[in-house]
Amino acid sequence: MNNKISKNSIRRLIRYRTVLQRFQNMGLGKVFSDNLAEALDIKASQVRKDFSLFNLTGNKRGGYVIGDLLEKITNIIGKNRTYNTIIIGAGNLGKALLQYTGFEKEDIKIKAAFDIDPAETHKQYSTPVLPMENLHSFIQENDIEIAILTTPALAAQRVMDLLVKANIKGVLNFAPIRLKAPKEIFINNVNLLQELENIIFFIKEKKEKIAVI
Amino acid sequence: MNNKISKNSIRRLIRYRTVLQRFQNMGLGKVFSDNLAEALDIKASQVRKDFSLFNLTGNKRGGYVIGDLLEKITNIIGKNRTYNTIIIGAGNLGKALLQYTGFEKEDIKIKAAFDIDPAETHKQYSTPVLPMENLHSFIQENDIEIAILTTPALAAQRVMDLLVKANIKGVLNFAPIRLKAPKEIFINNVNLLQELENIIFFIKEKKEKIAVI
DNA sequence: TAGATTGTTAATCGATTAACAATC
DNA sequence: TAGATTGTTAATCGATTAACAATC
Repeated sequence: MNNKISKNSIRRLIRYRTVLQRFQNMGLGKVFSDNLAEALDIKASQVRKDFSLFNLTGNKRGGYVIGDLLEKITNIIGKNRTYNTIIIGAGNLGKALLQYTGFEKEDIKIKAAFDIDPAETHKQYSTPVLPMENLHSFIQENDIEIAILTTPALAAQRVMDLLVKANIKGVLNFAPIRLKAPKEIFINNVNLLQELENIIFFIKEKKEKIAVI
Repeated sequence: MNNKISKNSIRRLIRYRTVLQRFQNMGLGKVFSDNLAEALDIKASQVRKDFSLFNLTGNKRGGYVIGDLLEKITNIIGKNRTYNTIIIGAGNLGKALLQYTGFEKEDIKIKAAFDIDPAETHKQYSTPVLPMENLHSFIQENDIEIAILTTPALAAQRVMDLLVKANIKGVLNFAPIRLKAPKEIFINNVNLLQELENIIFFIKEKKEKIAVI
């Protein structure tokens, strides 16, 4: 991997895998860059460019062997082992993610949730909801690498600081705030309100265009 | 607006507004492109470039008046009226969003949720959970412009087809599948598993680098 | 062999950044 | 006035796409 790899090519790599798995389930054995391009709505040359970036090779004229591709991509993205995660903030979103089953089969294990509210920590779920005091030791003792942050914005930075101290490696942040952290820690932000506002802009835009024409 | 506006500048515009609101709450009246740049972790020239794209003007030497800026941005993004939305799929995520209070104050109203499961539709929430049969008429009668899709992947395209027939304008899609729809309908995809996998790639990457050094 | 597809290099496109004249 | 900041143009950077030689 001598070339610079952009965030976008990683995102696409993850999507290639999803599509390839679907193809494999459909009983296919091979694909051409064409097929993948169509599935992701991009150009075939983009697919080949990405593949060459990651040293994913095929056969001239014969396309790519799906099984091989999947194995290599999984090696690159890193899903041949389990990743332990925790959720911080057992509000609506936190609890929803706690019950979400889509992560399990991908070897992402949610080991616990944390909340300041004792009312939450006293209830019994299949995954424990623990008080914040236990956060540091739990991360240490259970090999937690990733934290999912679903606290209110106001609490988020404070929690982030605790996570930094506990040597977390990555954070999926749902709190609508930019977190400050050392750059070794990878932070991925998801802002649902912003995504909705994005839609609003585009459906509003349309209206204006119609008005103008 | 003669220049082409990219999706990224819209995203930034939304973030400018969030930051400006915070500044305003702190009692500030003016900002410089510098301040905004720092808050968003971008360059000041990027801020000024974006502003010029949207005809947001300031005063040479005096910076920008926060109040004016907020008013203009809100006009552009379109949040001086209510946007009616529905949630389709009353699973964990759907129910979490139903109870999420962050949208209300931004004039995004969730009018109902829909589910095929009668068990769900019989329960009583503050927002009604209705059977899928009512979808079409509900959209028509309640001026629904945006749908939030939280069904399993398998059902998502079928639901999308119903939404297209009912003339929905925008969709926030949580189902891990690319939806097919006429291009007038704006679709915004959120894939939580993909966001987690993204983190995994980067924390794994790091490990390898350390091994190499 | 002829035709099709990869892998890579070069061209294009778009987005970010720097630079600076205008001006408050 | 001198200094600071905007608004815009030009330069740079990076990502996508086209083109095509290699080859199965």
